[in-house]
Amino acid sequence: MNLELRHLRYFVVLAEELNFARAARRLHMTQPPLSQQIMQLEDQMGTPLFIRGRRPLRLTDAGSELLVQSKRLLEHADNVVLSTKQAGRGERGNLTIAFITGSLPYLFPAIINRYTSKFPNVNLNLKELVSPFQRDALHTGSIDVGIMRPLQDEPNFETRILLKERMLVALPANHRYAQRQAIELEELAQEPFVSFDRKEANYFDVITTRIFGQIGSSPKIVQTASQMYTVLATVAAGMGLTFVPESAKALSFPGVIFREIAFATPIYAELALGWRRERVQPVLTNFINTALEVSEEMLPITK
Amino acid sequence: MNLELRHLRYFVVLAEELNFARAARRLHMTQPPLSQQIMQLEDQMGTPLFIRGRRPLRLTDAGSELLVQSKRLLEHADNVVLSTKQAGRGERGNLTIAFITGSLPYLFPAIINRYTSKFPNVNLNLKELVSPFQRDALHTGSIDVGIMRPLQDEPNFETRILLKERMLVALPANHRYAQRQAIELEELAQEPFVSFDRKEANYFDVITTRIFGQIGSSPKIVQTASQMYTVLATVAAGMGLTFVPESAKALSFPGVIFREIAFATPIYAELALGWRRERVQPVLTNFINTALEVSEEMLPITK
DNA sequence: TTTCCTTACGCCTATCGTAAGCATA
DNA sequence: TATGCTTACGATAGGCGTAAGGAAA
Repeated sequence: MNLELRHLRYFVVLAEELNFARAARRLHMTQPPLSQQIMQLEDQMGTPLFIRGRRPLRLTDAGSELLVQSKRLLEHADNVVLSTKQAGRGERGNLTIAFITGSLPYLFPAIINRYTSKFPNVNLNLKELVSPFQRDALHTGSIDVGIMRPLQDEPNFETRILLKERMLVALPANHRYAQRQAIELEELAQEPFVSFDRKEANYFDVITTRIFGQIGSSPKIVQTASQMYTVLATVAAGMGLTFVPESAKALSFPGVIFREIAFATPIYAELALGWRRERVQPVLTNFINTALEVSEEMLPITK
Repeated sequence: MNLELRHLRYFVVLAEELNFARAARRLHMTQPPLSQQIMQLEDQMGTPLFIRGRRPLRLTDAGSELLVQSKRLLEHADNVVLSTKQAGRGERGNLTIAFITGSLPYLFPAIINRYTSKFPNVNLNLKELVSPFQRDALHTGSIDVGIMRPLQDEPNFETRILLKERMLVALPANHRYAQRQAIELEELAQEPFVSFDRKEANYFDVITTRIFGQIGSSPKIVQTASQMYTVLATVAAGMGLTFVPESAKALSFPGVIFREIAFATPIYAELALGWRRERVQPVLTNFINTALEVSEEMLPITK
């Protein structure tokens, strides 16, 4: 025979009523089984909990101690149930989220703000990571979800596009095209270009190639770098031009200006949400839905 | 169907093993009933706790949450049992103890030291009270036990003598008998006496009367007071003599000296332990036994 | 095929209800 | 006598074991 919560539930009611009949009534049962359960409990505790014989019924010292403790324990048990239910609904738990620098100006804070206000009891762990590293981190499980540049389809991953941004060209403020509203692609083909490192920022390297592909040309790459700030600094130094997504304007690097490109077919930089299909659990589901919700609201603005 | 500790005990083992068969073996049962109990638990929580199908078994987010919480709750439950058992053995709880000033020099600290070292988890509440007030406090239940002058037998009280002290006579340092080792009772009968208030320190008033009763005389009371210090101060001021128990020497009031009395039959002042018979519970029993133990050890010294 | 969990079904323990006994006020 | 708890005993629900079914590796 083992201690069960039932014993304590019965005991607390009896300790409050100090009358087996009334307590049994409150518990929707009859006196004798209540007596038995209390005797079992006393057996467990190795000491009487009530002083019988003399009426009215009274708690022993051990009984008083157990009354206080039982109330606490039952409350604790209620909280355990509550927490688990919340975890089941994705309202409580932990979530490790990675993001790329490019999501920082608008998308990332918008999603995080919305999510934390809807799910304040989820602990967030935020990590800034470039997209290829996010893919690895998803594999090893060190992050649950990432805001990244789109992945070429991996079988275990699920991705959804959150945001499309027009590509702009970034050029030094003193460049000879600086006064133009928009610049023709053919003209840009003559200019030296700074591009992104193929390993750590593969995406923009590919985009740059795709943009020039429209006119059957390719960029004259004079330099590569992996971080947006480094690339812009190189542009400011007059070493070349580069293509950047519209949100890069928010970085407002001194000596760098942004101009539209005259496209045949507009090309967009995309921000995506990625996660492992296997790891989908309520907390993650809620985060994904929140991110998609925010994305829905932001798309019209950035188009 | 209600949540019981059994569910959590099973769940924790399963969450550790991540295998129903092994977990069931550890729980000395077979798989199917374990499956059932876990399903009941999942029903209670309103969410799956394990991801089945895919092997090996894995915890859901809610399951991970519940694992942490269950371990805590089960530990809490163990502590509740432990505390209650301790209370049942009188090793934990509360005790309100009253004492008179006269017990302060030796008896009271000896008992308290012994008791607190044997029962460190009992909270003590100490109150200095004159004996008649202790009697009232025992009646109302505002104290559990008192170290007092003996009570005339009250039906609800139990008392045990802890200490017997010889009575001495206190006299001003410049008194004409100051050089004597002992003083005859007949000589004292001529002297003015300071005695104790009948209501608040009834005991010494009675003793004083009893001492002079031995020679068929009675004291010339010139003044009364209720506290030992006040009486000694009055003696120091030369207003009269008084009878005090031997332990009063420890108070060493300036200008007051103590001398033996030549008795026909020695008369002792007694210190007793008093408590209500009805209220005897393990904590009190342990205290009484400790007090009697200390008393046994002290009696030879003070005799 | 092997491993592992669930479903199905019967046993049996242990909780609960009814009725009688016994102690206190 | 009335009230209140325990003891005695029969009913029954629910936990557990055995055996079979079905899904994953």
